[in-house]
Amino acid sequence: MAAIFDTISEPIARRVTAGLGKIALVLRSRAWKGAAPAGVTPTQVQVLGLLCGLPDGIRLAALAQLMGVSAPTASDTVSSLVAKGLVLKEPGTDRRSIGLRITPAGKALADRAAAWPDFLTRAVDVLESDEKTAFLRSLIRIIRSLQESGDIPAQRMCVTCRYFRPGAYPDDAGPHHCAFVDAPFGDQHLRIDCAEHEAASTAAQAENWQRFMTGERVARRAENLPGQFAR
Amino acid sequence: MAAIFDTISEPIARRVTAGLGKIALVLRSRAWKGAAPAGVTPTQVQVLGLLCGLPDGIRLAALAQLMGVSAPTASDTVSSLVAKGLVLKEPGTDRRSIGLRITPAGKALADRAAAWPDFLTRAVDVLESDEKTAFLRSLIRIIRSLQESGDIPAQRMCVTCRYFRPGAYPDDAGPHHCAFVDAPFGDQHLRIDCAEHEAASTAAQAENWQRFMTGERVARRAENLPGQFAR
DNA sequence: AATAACAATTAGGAGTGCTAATTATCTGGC
DNA sequence: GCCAGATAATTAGCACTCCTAATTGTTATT
Repeated sequence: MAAIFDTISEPIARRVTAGLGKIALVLRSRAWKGAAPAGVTPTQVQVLGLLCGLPDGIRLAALAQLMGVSAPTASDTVSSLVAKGLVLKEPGTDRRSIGLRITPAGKALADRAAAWPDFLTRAVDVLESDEKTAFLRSLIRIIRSLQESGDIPAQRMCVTCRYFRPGAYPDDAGPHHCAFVDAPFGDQHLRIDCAEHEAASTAAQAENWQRFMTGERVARRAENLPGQFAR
Repeated sequence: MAAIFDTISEPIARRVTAGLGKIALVLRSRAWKGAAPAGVTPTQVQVLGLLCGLPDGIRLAALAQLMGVSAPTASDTVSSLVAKGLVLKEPGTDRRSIGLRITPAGKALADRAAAWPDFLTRAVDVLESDEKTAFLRSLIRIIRSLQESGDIPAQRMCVTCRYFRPGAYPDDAGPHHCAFVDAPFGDQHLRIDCAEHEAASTAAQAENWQRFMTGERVARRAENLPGQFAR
């Protein structure tokens, strides 16, 4: 059965990569159409989006890493945003470093410009509810793998968070627990970029990941679910 | 169950979009590291990749559409590739149009530079076999939806091909049939960019899609499976 | 034959993205 | 205390990306 295609086809992982590449391409080209009317570029919107989620500010080198570009490129982009009054440069902890913060005008523009990827959100929404959950789960596996291999900077995902308690309940629809908001949740609620994320220790991450992947349930509820005040 | 997260979470489709955006980002930044050693840019590699799959050549406007950029941008990129001897400009059907073709040197470089997204292929490969198949299927649904809404140019996917015969066999592992190579195949072999693709009529696409999505099987094998010589 | 539509390019400008070099600052050893 | 070395950010210089608007030549329409 299907023996011929096993030999003539490219590996499935490579075809998936190609598909992700197609989506990456359209995201890039759509980004221009979404950003240009606001008088900015896709890269600039990206920076504003990152800074929105970082109320404490960030130094330039760290921003460059999050953007996936070199420090000079990040410096240029930030300079033009400062010139447009969308970003503020503050003195950093160090006298040689700077703290970057978004201005109210920048925040307003970021909120307005955040709608452009809606075309992709609508396309994702054609998937069945269960299929979306499975897709999100697979996506998280892929991103975590990229993070482990060092191809992507640390993401603020549930699965690497110190507040994540996988398999804390017998309930199949909501087996996990978030100790920050102290509430149960399911795979369909897993986050990829949570503002409240705090990285767990490497050992805890590995243990949680193992539990998450196998779907193992942990009975010891009370002692295992310290909320946000039980640090 | 999980009631709180239903209200405080962003919709799952939006989180999926964000995840796809993360991958798009790393693909873009890795593209530089993969292309630069070969003396080209990511955009140029992309053009070479597209031309590799188009042995009959292509006109500039069509290339621009596939690239998702404006015609002048495509013209610039092509010019620099011509200057590097990687692409050839030939007279087109029209005296105002041109035919673009890849040179042997361009083909060699494209083959060498095609390995850079391997880091993502490895990450995708951490998924279980079944999970990969499901992920590919979902990806295809998303891409097809983008295609229907006009957000992405026509892709050369099985599900829109005139040789595609979904559900032609009772075999769960290989229910489909490709009438071009005249062989059965399964979801795990679905292609997103097949060189042999020929678009089916809109009506046939809709019918095939319906059959593909519902998993319906079609018994009438002989009359339903004209091979590549039975046009 | 005049006009409109089309394919590609050119002009001009802001921005992206790199490496290498520079300036200012911090850190560690002696 | 002071100097070598590491760091944070910027500058310089270059090639390329990406846009809109205008241009040139060709084809289609009327």
